[in-house]
Amino acid sequence: MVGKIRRVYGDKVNPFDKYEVQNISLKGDLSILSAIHQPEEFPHRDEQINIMVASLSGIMRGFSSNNILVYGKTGTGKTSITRYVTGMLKEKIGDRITACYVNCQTYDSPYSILINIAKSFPGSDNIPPSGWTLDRIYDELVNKIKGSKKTLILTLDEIDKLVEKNGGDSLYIILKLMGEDVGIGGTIIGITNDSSFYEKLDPRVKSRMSRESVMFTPYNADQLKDILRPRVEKVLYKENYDEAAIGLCAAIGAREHGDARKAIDLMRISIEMAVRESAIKINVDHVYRARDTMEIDVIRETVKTLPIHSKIVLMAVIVCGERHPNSATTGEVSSLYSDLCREVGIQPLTSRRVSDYISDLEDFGMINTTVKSLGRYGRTRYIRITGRENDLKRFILEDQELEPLKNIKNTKQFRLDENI
DNA sequence: ACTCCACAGGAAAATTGGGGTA
DNA sequence: TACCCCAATTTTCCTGTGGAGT
Repeated sequence: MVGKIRRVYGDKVNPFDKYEVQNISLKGDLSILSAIHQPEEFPHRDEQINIMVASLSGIMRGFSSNNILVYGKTGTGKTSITRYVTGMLKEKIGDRITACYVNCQTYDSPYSILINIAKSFPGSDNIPPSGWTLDRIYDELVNKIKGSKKTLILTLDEIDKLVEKNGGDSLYIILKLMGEDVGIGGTIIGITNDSSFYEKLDPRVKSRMSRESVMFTPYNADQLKDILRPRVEKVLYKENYDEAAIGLCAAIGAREHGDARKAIDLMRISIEMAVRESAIKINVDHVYRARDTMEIDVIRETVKTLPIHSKIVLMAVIVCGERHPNSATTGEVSSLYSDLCREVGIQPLTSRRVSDYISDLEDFGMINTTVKSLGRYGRTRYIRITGRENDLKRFILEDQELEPLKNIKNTKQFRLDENI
């Protein structure tokens, strides 16, 4: 039992005591256990670091380097280690290189990527976020890179997103920029979790993409423990946590394709939870409960960031499911969607678009669909919610614009009902 | 064997909206 | 102000399709 001090004034307990004495006291900043934290050490990643360093080392001697493709699932340290390696190179020869990082999930058009690269160079405030022609930005950027006389090291995180969209044009333009047009020759570090990324490339892109591959294999539970332990030791005193809690975080992370981020987040949330509850020690129970809140938070965040039409489509799927289990088809969802739109005063989109939104929701893992042929009665998708209907509904209704849908079940007759 | 439903999903056209230039 | 360029989104148009009904 850790120093639980109780000050007694006469025979009374002061109600403020529990805020004065915290049962778990933090030794270090909790942000050490967050995704943003950049550690100094990377256990079990020496091999990957060595390959990347060796590949980039040519730049130190004035040669151009091969491009690097970094493969690995989420939470295997791809981004952190790439940042670390480029950071170290910058420390060494910062006067000769410009390092630029672009996340292609956020910036996936040729235009927005070029602008982001340009921003790494001084005097780029005059470039507007849109409006210029692609050629103009391109030329401006070529001038900037040439003018700087530095080698550009461009990290493209989630580079696979560039192939899915615009048919790979973005990547082609960037390769062209990095290759012949700049003269000095830059290096691209592409990060992806899609192991077949290179195979999917357009031949004209492939031929330009000389590369070195670095694989980030998933961490196993023991390795995750090695990653977690030093961080936990920086944040907590030994007497404030069960070793088993670390083990469980590591085990859960390992089960999720060796995801260190998950393990670390889990530990942080467990600590936050324990502190809030004025617990004495972090134990496995905190971890289990932290896992549940995490899962629900992910869902909430996903729903929150959905476009409004997508939310309405999702709502239509849920309501269809409630009324007729197993029978929600594209047509039913689509017509209920239109009704719901009218209810909230939004112009509905065409059913073609709704169909795409349904596919998107399936990609997010919120719904399942199976294409079924009903012979004479056509061909359609059966749509089912993957679970947690009530949570989803609650999160959708958090959108103020959709408030009129709160009582949808008992206020209005929808076309769907009339058909039955 | 043939028809035909109710869509799936690709391709292209149209619209929208940010920003520029004269 | 009118008009142009560009990217993203949405609509329009289209072809394809598995299998119950005939």
